[in-house]
Amino acid sequence: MSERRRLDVLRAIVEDYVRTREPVGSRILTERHKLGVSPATVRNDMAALEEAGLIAQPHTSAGRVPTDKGYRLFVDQLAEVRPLTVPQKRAIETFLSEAVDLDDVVARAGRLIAQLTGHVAVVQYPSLRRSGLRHLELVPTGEGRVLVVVITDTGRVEQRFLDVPVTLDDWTLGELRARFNAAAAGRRLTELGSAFSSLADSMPEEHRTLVTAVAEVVTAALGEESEERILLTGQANLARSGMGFEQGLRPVLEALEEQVVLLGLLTEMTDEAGVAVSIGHENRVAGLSETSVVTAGYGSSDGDSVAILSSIGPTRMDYPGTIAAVRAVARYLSRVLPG
Amino acid sequence: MSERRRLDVLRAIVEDYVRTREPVGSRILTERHKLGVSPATVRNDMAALEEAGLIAQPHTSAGRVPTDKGYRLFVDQLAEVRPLTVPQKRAIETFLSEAVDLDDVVARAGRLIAQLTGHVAVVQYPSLRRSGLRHLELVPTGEGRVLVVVITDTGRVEQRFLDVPVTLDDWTLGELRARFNAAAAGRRLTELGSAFSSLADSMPEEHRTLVTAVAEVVTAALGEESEERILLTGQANLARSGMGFEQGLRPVLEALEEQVVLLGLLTEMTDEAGVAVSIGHENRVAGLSETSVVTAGYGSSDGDSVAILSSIGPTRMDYPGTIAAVRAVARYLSRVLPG
DNA sequence: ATTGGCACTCGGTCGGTGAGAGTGCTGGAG
DNA sequence: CTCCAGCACTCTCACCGACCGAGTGCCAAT
Repeated sequence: MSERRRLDVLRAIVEDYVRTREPVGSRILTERHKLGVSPATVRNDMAALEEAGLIAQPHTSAGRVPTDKGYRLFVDQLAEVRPLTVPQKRAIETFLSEAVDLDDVVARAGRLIAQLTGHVAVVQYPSLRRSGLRHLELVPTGEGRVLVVVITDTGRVEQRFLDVPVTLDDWTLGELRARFNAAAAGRRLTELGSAFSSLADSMPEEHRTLVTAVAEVVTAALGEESEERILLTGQANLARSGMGFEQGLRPVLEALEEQVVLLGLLTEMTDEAGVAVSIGHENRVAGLSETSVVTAGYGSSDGDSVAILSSIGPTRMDYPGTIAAVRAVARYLSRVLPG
Repeated sequence: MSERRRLDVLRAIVEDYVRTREPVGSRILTERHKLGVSPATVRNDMAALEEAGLIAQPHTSAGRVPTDKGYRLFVDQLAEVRPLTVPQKRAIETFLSEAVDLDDVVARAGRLIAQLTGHVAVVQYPSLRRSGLRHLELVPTGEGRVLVVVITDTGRVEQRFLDVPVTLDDWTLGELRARFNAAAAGRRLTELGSAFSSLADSMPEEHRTLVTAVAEVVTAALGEESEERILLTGQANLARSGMGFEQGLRPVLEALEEQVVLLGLLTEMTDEAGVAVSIGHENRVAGLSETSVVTAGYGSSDGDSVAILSSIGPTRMDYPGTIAAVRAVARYLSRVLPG
């Protein structure tokens, strides 16, 4: 009983099941895949695969279906990378480069993933924590209020209102703005706290409180969990391919709306620079136990990613295709991102 | 045959059907609603209502179900306003006031609508066209590029990159910034074009092209359809109450993802200051023929709205409750919005 | 090790039946 | 003229039993 062929059988089962959405039996298997052996032989292999927990049969007299473990083996060892076609790559490139600002980039990336993979797309906005500061702006709004605008080098813009005790004239504000930007130039946002506190020390008494207040606002904005924003697209795809969910769409849709949990999952599973796949019950989130998540980091071209993008679909998905699409979009996204 | 009672019967049918999700027959009707007449009499009324196209029966031997037309009559004449409870109002108020910026306000409003109504929430970001300018910012990014940041009085921030032929020093940039803001102060964004072109005339030759370029960027940003952004939340609610869709969730989810079409529908149906309801086939969008849309404008407290918020659920929805929730959120939203 | 043959299991489908719900109609009472 | 009780009729749904086919596991033969 050759070990080699057993894996071929597993691959054939996965590919067939992904395509037809129906449990696959020994006869069909030998007909559609040139295995060179008879159904009976395949049955022996299938029994072994089932023994190993890689496939299962829904009913006594139905064909076999891959288990999560089976998909895992398939993804890790059996799947052949299937690069995108040239036109596809070009389409991604042009579509992304037409974006007018960061929101647009993220939205377009989501659309691309949703369309290419046929699943739900999740795109995290570039994380504030891992971004650098491009510019800090103070805008007077009268009534002793100042609008603090933070622009990151990934193009993200955050704004906060700030109540200041004194009314500031334009000149002073301009001066402060210049100092802030000088102090912060090129630093990571997380380093800003210390930079600003040393700045405060060098300021005249009257403005010290303002500087401290601004520093607090900025660091507070960073500290908030809520600042990690994500975009969801393509839920309609779930309904399309989704009649296959045993539990129905509800738990999936509900899980997707738990943004904090979802983001936690994505962050946890995304490792260094590659594409990560989490299959079925490997996802700790309850509602996603019938789905697989494919993620990749994106961001600066020098390796360390500033955010995550991913595709979420039924465990019965086209893994090679999905992985290729996610990787491609992540790659071009990193290239297009300002900074 | 009293006209009055016939409407009572319609109301009873609507209320019962909304609650139980099951076609309602004459017997049940007399048991649950004190109509003071016998089932036989109700049957006569029902026959008349069916003749008038207000109700229909799915099968020969099933109870009656309201038609779109029936819901319409119910909403227009029969529904009693049911104001929110005080705790609910207070919850809305505090939840909205905790928002840190515009994105957050919109996100929270969406959550509120989704949770209060149990349907899908759609919130349009304050429209650029109808907003005023609070501040225009020019940020140098080196390499002969300038980042143009537009901050509206509704708190929305838009940004565009602009290639400029000359490299600008900080002082010149500050000067330009001051002039722009002086020229634009307090105007509607749509009036900016003329304001800037007259500004360009008064500028020295060397900066005239830059001014024109900035003006173009700003007006271009306004002209884009894509700039009308919307937020969708609560799709999971569709799955919850959504087993009642004859055609399944797919067409609904797909329609919701056609943002341009969806926004067109909302804009079209929203009239002056009140709450508007569009029922079933009244929606021109194909996928929404089994849903009802409840919208309200929100924005400046002086009546003219700057954006739309709405709740989309099955035609079999609790109209009074949904309308009350949408109106309440729109009202508080208008109050909370900066400006 | 592979294969053909065979008995066995079990899910899905089809046709028929009975119960129940709801209706429309008719004729009579207030 | 309005209302109502009774009745015959229709149609859906749930249930039942039988059948068919797909697929399996095992065994003996090559």
